[in-house]
Amino acid sequence: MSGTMDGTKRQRRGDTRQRIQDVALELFAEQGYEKTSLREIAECLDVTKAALYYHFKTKEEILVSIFDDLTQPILDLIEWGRRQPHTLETKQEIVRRYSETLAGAAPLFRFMQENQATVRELRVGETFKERMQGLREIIIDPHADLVDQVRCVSAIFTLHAGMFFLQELEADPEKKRAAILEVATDLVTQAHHNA
Amino acid sequence: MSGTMDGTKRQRRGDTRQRIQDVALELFAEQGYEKTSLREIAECLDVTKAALYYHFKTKEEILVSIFDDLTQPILDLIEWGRRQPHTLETKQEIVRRYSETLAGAAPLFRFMQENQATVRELRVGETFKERMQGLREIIIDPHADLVDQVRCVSAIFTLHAGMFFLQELEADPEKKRAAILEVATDLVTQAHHNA
Amino acid sequence: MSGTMDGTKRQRRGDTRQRIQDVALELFAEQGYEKTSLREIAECLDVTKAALYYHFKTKEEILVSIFDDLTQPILDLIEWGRRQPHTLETKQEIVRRYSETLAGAAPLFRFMQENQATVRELRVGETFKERMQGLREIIIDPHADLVDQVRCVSAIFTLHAGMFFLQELEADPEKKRAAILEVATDLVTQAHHNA
Amino acid sequence: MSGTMDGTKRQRRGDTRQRIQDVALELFAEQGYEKTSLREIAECLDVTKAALYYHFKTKEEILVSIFDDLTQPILDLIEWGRRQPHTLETKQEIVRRYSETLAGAAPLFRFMQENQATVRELRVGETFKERMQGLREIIIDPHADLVDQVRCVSAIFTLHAGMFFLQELEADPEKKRAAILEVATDLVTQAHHNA
DNA sequence: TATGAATGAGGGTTCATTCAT
DNA sequence: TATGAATGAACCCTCATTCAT
Repeated sequence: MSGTMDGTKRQRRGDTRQRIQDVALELFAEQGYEKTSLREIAECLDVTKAALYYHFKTKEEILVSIFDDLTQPILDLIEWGRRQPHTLETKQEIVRRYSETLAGAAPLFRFMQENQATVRELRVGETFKERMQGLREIIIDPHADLVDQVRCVSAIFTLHAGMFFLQELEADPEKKRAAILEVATDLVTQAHHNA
Repeated sequence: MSGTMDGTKRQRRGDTRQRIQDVALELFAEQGYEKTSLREIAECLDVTKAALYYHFKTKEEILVSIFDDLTQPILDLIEWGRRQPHTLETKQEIVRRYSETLAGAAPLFRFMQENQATVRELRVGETFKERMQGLREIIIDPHADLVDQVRCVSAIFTLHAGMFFLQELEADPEKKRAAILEVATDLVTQAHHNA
Repeated sequence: MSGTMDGTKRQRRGDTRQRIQDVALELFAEQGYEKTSLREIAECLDVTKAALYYHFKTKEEILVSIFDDLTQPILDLIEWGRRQPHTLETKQEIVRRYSETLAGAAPLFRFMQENQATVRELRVGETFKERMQGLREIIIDPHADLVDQVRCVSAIFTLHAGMFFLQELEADPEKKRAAILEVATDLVTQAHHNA
Repeated sequence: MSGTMDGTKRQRRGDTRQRIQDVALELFAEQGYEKTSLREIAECLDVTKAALYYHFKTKEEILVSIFDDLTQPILDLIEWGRRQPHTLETKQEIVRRYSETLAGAAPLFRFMQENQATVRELRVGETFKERMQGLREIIIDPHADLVDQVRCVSAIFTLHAGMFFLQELEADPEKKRAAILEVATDLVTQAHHNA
């Protein structure tokens, strides 16, 4: 994932590039993209700002690299989805897998969710939109009733929202994830049955 | 330097405060809070930055004033909801009214949605969270099954997301609004029936 | 909104000018000239900034007017001193009177002492310097030994500093004033006897 | 006016921090703290304002750093004084050494003297007050007569005032310094003998 | 006698970015 | 691989002052 040139010994003490990504994502998610300065990131890592520029061309590129690394699973999921028959089981599986992807990169998705205005003017914004469009295509039947199309989109956003908005609901996190997944699955199931 | 001599825009008299709010909301919604500078707002209004400070103490206060003005209906709705019996009809009516409120102040809610990271550190963030908590209280039955609680939150979030995220779905806006409302209503209805 | 309509507090009528001076001096002495804004003064008085400009042409003029009002006694003292014989008794009386003058306008002198850098570029700075020069002339014998000249200046400065710097010495204020006066008197006395 | 082409000032390499302090102190002393803007300091050095922020976190920190550097001798003097017996000779030596310290950092002390109102709200204000308190403790006998205590304080302030207030007295600077020192020494001597 | 509304200049501060070393 | 030093643009905000009403 990190050292792309030779796969042998590239992750010894001081894989700075990776550490930058980690800290940056943490801060981006916590405080937002704009409010997180390169100075802050550098200080967290105990390096100078200039060091960041050795590893990344711009602030935006740090974000892009994180995004690209962490959203690969979505790309895979979409590609997989496209090759499947449009059955109910497929859609349910997509929902399940997407739920897992979200859980696996929660900070990034939280970040994307909470910084939409910012991200919209960034390259990742456009890319993310495309990904979501791809997701919609494999889950929505374009000939279905409008209401059912909305159900599918709602399913996706329920998963999203579930990650962050539902933290106020106090309950066992695992049970919550299961409940969210159930509601989302329910929505695509209803949408499918009406067809 | 600007148009001080031509008498074309002479109906602005004492409405500057309102005009600041209007322009600010528009820009905040379009570009985000951080990316919108007071210089920009001032330029749009053809006044100086200092003029803004005659009407508002800080940049944040501009946002607060907009927020307070436009979210009053939510407060009213919550108060109304608290006094109603917890019937299905009540919940459906709440969803319907909330949908209307959202439509009536779409730019603000879009802004809140898209600038969560920023807004979280602002006073409006806290206030908004409280409002949402109030909404949840009148729509969620705390003794209900967890899945049904998630359904209700999903309903609210569907309304929110629907306002902005569904712009990709091409269809008549009115029909879309109706479809969204139907899905949200459906969700609270299912939640209620399981009880 | 501010309680201007109820006629209960009618003794402030036409005394606004005086009230501005009072508040201004208090704030100038407390926070310094630069740190005290006209906005602050206006707010303390519950009037608008523009009102200040009805009574005074500039911020500086507020200070000038205060200064002129309160330092008249020094002018009188100097004029009196010029007409007296240069005896020891005269000098001692000058010290005594000056001490009284200082006590009678303590906030202003504290202000002048603590804002020398600022005041130097203001009109009052020049005026004050002239006054001090006048004082020196009636208390210092230009033909005296340099050390004795220094003694006289030291006497004056002891009176000044005593007003404010000696607040750390804990003692009865009246006794402190008496002690300060005694030291100052002593200094001019020594200076005189050496002649 | 800016002289960027002539190669005269090519020895500045890594000494920027020091140069900032030098110029800042000069301007602070000349015009006062508030009236001296960072823009002005930067222009004098032919760098940008932002460059100042590379070396110092805030405007106040520039002052603090200057203060800390230049008042170290006072700290040393106090420490020395504490370890000496409270004899007349010690006190006289303290006065002598303090006089030297003042002469060695005249611009700073002039600044402190003339910007008391400003400095009072700054960190250096508090620190300076503590230093002066320390000085008082080693020169004043707390059981002495109040008048004699005042004499000692007066001695200190005579030294201070001498640096700046006595510039009007026209005489050879060296002689003036000697005269001032004599008056101050005299004061502590008198105070001591009365005990 | 005041006020409401506005201005122009300037304040300190922060930022992403650059580049020689 | 990094750092030290610096920049230019922009930021939010405050100020004394003005003037029509």
